[in-house]
Amino acid sequence: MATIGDVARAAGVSRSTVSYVLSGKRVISAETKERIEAAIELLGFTPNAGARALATSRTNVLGLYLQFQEDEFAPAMLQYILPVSTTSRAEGYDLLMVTDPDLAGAIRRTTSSHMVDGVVLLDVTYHDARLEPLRQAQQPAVLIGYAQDSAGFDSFDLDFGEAARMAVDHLAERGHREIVLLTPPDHVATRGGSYVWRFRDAAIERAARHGIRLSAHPGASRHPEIAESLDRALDALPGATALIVHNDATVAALPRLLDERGIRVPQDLSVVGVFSQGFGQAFSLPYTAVESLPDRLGELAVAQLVRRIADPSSAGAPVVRLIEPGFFDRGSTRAV
Amino acid sequence: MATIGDVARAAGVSRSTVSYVLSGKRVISAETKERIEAAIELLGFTPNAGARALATSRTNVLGLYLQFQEDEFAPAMLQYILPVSTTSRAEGYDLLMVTDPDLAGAIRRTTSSHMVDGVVLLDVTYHDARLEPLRQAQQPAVLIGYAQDSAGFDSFDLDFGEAARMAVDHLAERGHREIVLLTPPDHVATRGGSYVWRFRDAAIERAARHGIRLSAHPGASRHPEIAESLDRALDALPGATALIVHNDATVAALPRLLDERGIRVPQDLSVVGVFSQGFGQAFSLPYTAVESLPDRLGELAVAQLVRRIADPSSAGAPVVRLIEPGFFDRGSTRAV
DNA sequence: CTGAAAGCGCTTACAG
DNA sequence: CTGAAAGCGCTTACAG
Repeated sequence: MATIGDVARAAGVSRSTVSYVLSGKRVISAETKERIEAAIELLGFTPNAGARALATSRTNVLGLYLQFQEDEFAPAMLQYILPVSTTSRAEGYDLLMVTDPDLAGAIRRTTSSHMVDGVVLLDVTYHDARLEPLRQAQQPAVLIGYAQDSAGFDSFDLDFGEAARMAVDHLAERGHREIVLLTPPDHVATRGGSYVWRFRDAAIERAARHGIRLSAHPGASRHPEIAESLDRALDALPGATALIVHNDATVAALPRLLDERGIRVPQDLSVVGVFSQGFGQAFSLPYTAVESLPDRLGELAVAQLVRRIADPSSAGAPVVRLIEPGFFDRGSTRAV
Repeated sequence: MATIGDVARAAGVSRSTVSYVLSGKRVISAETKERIEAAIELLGFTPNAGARALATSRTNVLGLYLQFQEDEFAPAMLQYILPVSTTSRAEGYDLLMVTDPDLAGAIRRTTSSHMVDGVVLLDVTYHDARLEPLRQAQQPAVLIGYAQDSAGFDSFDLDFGEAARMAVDHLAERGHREIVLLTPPDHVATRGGSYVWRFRDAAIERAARHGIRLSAHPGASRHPEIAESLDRALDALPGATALIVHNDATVAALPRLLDERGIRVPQDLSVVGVFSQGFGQAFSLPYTAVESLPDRLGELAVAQLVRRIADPSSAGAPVVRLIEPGFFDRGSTRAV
């Protein structure tokens, strides 16, 4: 492998001059610059990343840390990973993806060894064990999700309260008076998936304000529990004319479950889901949905992180931003 | 951040001694070792990754390069990413995940700058443009998938020929004489997804040997084309008693598509799919399947790559290994 | 059993 | 407009 010294020798200049051509931090005469660029081309020179990192204390790598819960609906995860990766690259960063079972340890290891310039945390929980090592770290971090104590970190998440209100309002406008809500499984709430109660509580409150009867039930993430929880929920409110599903695994299986029960949408039951456009497409879901916008969250988060890395001081106080959901009417609700 | 010099000073030894305690490449007296370890603990010292990489020419990072095709069924991808990540970590490597649209360029950039010690290529095509920069690279690479000219690279893939024979044999044993095969879309074959024709050709050949009539049709990856292609395939062979589906997007939507058409499985139609256990679970697929084993492929590939990195010379000639599919009988086929 | 020193390949103040 | 030199934080032959 050619080094900067080889290039310098070939071009008849000093190593510093080559370095300045590379960085553009100095004006170099056109002629010299040309000679150097020719030498770079000829030798196929690429600066050594480790050496550069050592000299600059910057790696141009971001760390993405995520855990795959046994009980989680995996297909939903990729929608968050991709935009983070794409945006990182667009901003000039590569991405270290870490799925170590001991994520807190992995964060400690990779930040303190300066493998990464910044940290992206996915699927953040209310009391997230990963925040502690992050506070010790010198690198800035951004959270996708919502933690109780996010002090010091930029956070981005969907406004699940608003999502719930949008779903309830949509049904209220169509005259529905009894609604069943299927939430994520209880264990998701237990481990601190705040979107569970943020959505549920807002839905309950909004329904009450409309004078609507809303019955909330935890769904499941596996078969056959998914079907059982759906039955339980529907049985609990026999007069329900609408169903709000805030549960990936359930909504993915819903078309078949309803078919099997002979329930037609929207004739027998209006349905509103909570999922992204991509998710709806992958599973060919025919339901009107409040959209979760993972692309936008990933983009915003990475852009903010990069801003902090570039200028830690002037980037201002940490931002906690809840973004407004989208809405995609697929005609699965009717007026009653 | 504490450096190795800080630790050395605190422990009253030289930097080299600290380094040797870290690497274990020298016997250090118990007493000295203890003092050093205490200092490391006290100062919270972690070796700087860049400095270490510069000194050793090793980063302990593997690169995973994947492209998300517009027309691809994304949910299937994650099953390959996860085992690669998990196995890498278990082998002591972190993982750089690269999704640059210009993957060949990204490979060139990350290998020649020595950001990675080895390369994992996912979703390899028959004439894969990523192989060229890989040949220039100093780092070893492993392919998951099948390329025409994989000379010089270790490759792992499912034995799709065997997968096809297993599916056909299974149906043959049950007396089926007319079978429809739904393949991946044509454009997948066009861009070199060799599994398309490896499966199809083997299925056709095997069916012929059994004296079975097999009619192969390209499926689609999007709605509503998926439904149309299914109809076309079934119409083409009205007497068919069985359907083999080698198409992720189609098989994921199949329960509903068949329901809508009033086709009961297995009473009206026997169905055999080609998908992994995890995929079947995520989409609650009730079909007997030839299993694609992404976990095993990821593990084997990374393990082999690590072996090559550790000992480039003695690892022997490149291996091209087609692994035998699994089989999961979910009772979706019957005797006719 | 341990240390002094060279070297990995860059960047960047300092100097001219 | 360009160069000589120090320094980033490690590892490892060389020496004792």
